[in-house]
Amino acid sequence: MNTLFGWLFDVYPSGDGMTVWVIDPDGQSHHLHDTFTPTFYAHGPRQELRSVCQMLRNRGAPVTLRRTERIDLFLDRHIEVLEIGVRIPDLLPRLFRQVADFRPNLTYYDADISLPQRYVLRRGIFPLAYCSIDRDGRHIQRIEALDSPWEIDYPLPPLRTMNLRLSGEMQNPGRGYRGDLLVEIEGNTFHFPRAHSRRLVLGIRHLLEHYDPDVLISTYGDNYILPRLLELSRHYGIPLPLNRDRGKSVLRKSASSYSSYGRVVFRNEQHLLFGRWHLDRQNAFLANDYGVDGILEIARLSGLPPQTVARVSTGTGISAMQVATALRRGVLVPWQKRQPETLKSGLDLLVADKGGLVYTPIAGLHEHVAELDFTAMYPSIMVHFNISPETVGAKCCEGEPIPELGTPICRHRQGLVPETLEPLLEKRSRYKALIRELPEDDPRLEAYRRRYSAHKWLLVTCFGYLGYKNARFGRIEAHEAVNAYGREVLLRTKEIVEERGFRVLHLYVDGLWIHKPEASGRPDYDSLLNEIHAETGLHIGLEGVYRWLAFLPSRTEPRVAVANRYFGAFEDGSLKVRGIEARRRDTPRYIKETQLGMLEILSRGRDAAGFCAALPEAIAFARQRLLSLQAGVVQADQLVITHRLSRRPEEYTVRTVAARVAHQLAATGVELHPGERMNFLLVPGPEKARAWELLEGRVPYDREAYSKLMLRAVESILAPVGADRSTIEMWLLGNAGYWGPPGALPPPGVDIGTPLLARGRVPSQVGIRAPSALNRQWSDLVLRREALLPAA
DNA sequence: TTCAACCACTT
DNA sequence: ACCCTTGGTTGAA
Repeated sequence: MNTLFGWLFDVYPSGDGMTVWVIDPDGQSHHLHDTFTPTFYAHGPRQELRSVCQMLRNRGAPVTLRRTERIDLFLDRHIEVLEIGVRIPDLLPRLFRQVADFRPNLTYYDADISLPQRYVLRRGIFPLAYCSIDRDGRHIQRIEALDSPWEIDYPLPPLRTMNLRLSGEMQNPGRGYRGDLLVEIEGNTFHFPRAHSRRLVLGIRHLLEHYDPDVLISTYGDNYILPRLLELSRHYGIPLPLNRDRGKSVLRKSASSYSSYGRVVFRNEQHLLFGRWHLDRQNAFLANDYGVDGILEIARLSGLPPQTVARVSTGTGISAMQVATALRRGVLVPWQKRQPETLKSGLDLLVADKGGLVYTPIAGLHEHVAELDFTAMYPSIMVHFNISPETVGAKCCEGEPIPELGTPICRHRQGLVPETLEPLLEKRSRYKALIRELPEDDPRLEAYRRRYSAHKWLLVTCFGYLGYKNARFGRIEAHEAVNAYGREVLLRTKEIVEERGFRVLHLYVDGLWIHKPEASGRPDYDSLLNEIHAETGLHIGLEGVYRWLAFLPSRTEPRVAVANRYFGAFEDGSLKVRGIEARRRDTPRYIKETQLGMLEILSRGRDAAGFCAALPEAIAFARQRLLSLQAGVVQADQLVITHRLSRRPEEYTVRTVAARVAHQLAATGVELHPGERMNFLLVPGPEKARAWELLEGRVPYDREAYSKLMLRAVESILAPVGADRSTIEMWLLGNAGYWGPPGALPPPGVDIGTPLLARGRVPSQVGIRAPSALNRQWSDLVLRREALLPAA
């Protein structure tokens, strides 16, 4: 027997336990095995439990049965359960299915927790933990983590990475594009022409054997490169060691579409490896945002394997962290039934729809404005007020009444959700402090930023999860409690800033925009923030002070501003832009750049007067861009529009542009799935739009349609000075007379619009269009459910 | 011309 | 494997 030190790399079931891969500090991989018997539990009448035992014994199932007691989270006490241990872990899902079908009325626990996660939790280890392992040959006698998931600056194993991609432009091979295969490893690039497919398989085999990479990072590996390699390998009868574990074949999972964050997401088919990871950049959830650093951080925190983390939403990560808390406490984890979300009745909607606090902002251009944001407001509320499915309405103690609702919250024991979130919030704030302190050239900075971003997404989803019917630890009352506290905290904060002589221009769920005239000097924001923290118990930060800031009017009701369309320039000249065309994914690049270009010019203005002074230059810039657009000389790739399909092409009832393009592609044999993105160009004539993949040669674009889009984008920027559509058309298209010759700037000092600033408060009796679902009353305080985005 | 249904998007 | 609203377009009345 000897002791091995190394990082936990991969875990999956095999035989009477788990295969465990460890990478040592020299980069050497070790293939080990650990005996492991996962368990699940059934609760109910003894008679029925006895018949389950009998059924399992009769079938000769490899199980260990015993009666025991476990804690039920919601009852807060031990209950009697039947423990079913499965000696061949891989059989657990199938055995559970048999038992649940046999006695569907029993209550089941711990039945659907992924096996790798159960194993690491049982052993007190986690993916990428640095471990000490006593082993006897391949067999693990003892494994122990020398590292903690809460470590900030942890060493990671020296991983050998092989990159796989196709030559040529980045095009989806699922749409018919085919290229040569390019493989990069340790600084060498190998080019495999697609015509020589046998040589390709032999070449890849050689590279896998020679370099023995730990990770394959691909672009379109899940839906094209790996399946194609496997197909060629079968065709030529040349085995391809994609797996490090030669006893396993590559695991294929089918493509699917699902709803997440209010929209449909398409997840392509997956190809997962054993003893090696395959990560596909094109088939990853938010990986562009937090990258491999973020994936490894979530794997360490949640116990889920990195190959899984890369492909699932962060909601799965936070859910796994809650499961981990439960297992550590010895609390039963309820089996998560997959009930379809039922349609809510009108009344239910009215009750559930009282969400975050949103103020209708004061429209127009403002100066001397500061923005204050609560950091990670909703998760902080859950921790600070102990909100969890089992603490809301608990009868174990007198409890603390929730504002507005009155329901008591248990104060004598920490809830499961707060217990899960507290260390995460703490870790995130430590990274935040480090990111601020470290010099820009510090090599650790990039990884810290990405881990910080991964935490952000974990925290964002935890609130939605509380109100999600299918969540294991979800409960609508807890969700509403968070909202109630959120509104309370924001209103209290509003009072505090108003007592200090500020005027609140806008409130939005977790942020406030406050104004104080210049005459009183620069306000002491630090002491204000401290006072708010002391009063509310939550941390609030200064997002920045604006040179100028514009809240935009509604397009349908121009007298009223809308809550989430605004832009402004901070004191350092940086811009904050929300809700306008430049932020939308379906805005063509040319129009996005026009809008941002105008804002960049305007951001040089030091205050509202500076904004107005910069307007002629911004207008001239937009005018020149519009003239190029109308002359037809803009490159088509600058005008590509992207849309995400929400349904299958044949399911569209309205012939929208996107539906037309989807039909075009479908007609050429391209299979499109809900959630997939499509690129197209607007073209003149009855065709209206053509798919990007079907454009050949120089195709003219629809100048009129694009001009309309451009004018609308310019209108958003100029609306704060009261410019209407006809004025803007005159400025941008008028060819003579207004300011002189075409393209001429207005002379300095010319009044080109009245800033709405002077008009003051918008009358609060002006109606905004009522929400379509319900005819709700509205006042200057509009109550609405909103997801929280902790400050980045 | 009006308006409801539909669709995609944002935070 | 997350909640919902707003704004714009389409096509029938």
